[in-house]
Amino acid sequence: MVRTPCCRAELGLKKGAWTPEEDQKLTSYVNRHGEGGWRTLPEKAGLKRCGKSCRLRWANYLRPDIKRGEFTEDEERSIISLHALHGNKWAAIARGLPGRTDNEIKNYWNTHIKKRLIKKGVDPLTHKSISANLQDIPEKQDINQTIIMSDDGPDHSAKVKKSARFLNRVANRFGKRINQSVLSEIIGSGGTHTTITTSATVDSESDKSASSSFAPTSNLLMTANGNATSSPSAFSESSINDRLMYWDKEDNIEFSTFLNDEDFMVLEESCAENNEFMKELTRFLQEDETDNKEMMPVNEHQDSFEDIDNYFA
DNA sequence: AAACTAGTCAACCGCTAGTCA
DNA sequence: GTGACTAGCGGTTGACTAGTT
Repeated sequence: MVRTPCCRAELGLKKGAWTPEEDQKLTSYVNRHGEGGWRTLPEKAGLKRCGKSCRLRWANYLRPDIKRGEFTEDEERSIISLHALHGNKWAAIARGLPGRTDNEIKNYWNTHIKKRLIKKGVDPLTHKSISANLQDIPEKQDINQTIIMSDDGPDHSAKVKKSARFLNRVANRFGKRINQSVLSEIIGSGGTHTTITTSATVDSESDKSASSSFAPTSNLLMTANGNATSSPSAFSESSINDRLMYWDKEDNIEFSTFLNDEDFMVLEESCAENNEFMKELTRFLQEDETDNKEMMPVNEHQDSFEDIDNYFA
């Protein structure tokens, strides 16, 4: 397939830094006509730029909803958590940080976070301790492998471990059915400096799917003192901001019915604002309750992990 | 003061996927 | 089914700046 080049230098198209005049032209054109039609936009707007360049300039710099300035600690934690899940999928990471562009996040990762992680002895690629990487690591991680890195004291560490254990149970139980975005929300909230590796549960297909019921927009995190923090998210309208007492309006299900006290506490701390996830989890737990199936310990699920691996292979 | 080096980040490049005629 | 086109993505480049020698 032969493509006409987008940017033809012979047409005298300008490259390099944008001038304020060019910005003004582009902004007023997009404000009048909306985004899109980038190929024909430069000519209509009186710009000697290629459409691609205009789109990037708008998307990364001129868009009114772009948040500029220093990244906050919360944002940085979000980036690390999301990078642990998505890798170098900067656009996916950017979706979890409203107002930040993929380009900005990518730059910030490469110039700040990466170095800081290395300094702390954490491999920025694997999010594991560099010393751990030197040991014999199996090629394929199983779902049970939970990497905990916490410097908030033994109490927090224990809490995180407990949380991680429960989340792994959730992942274990629902790995095949639950959307990765939803799981990412919870795993991302696992605690400060915590990475939970759940490779077998990653539903990459559903993550890509535009028809996904859950958008990876929530930015739920645990702060250093264990309190949940959240940026504006799709779940912000939730009526359960402070405590985990989810009642489904139609089915009248009390969420706590399905969990023992310990798990209920852990879940409450981990996903206090994630209404959509709780709805989903409630549904699954109710199914399981109906089926009267006994929950197997995580380490007895190796076969199903293999199935999941095969499923997503 | 000049030359050099390292860090930062906006912009570009090459590619893929999706859409439409 | 094919080709043209658009939009979006991740990796890379290079201009600029600040710090160091």
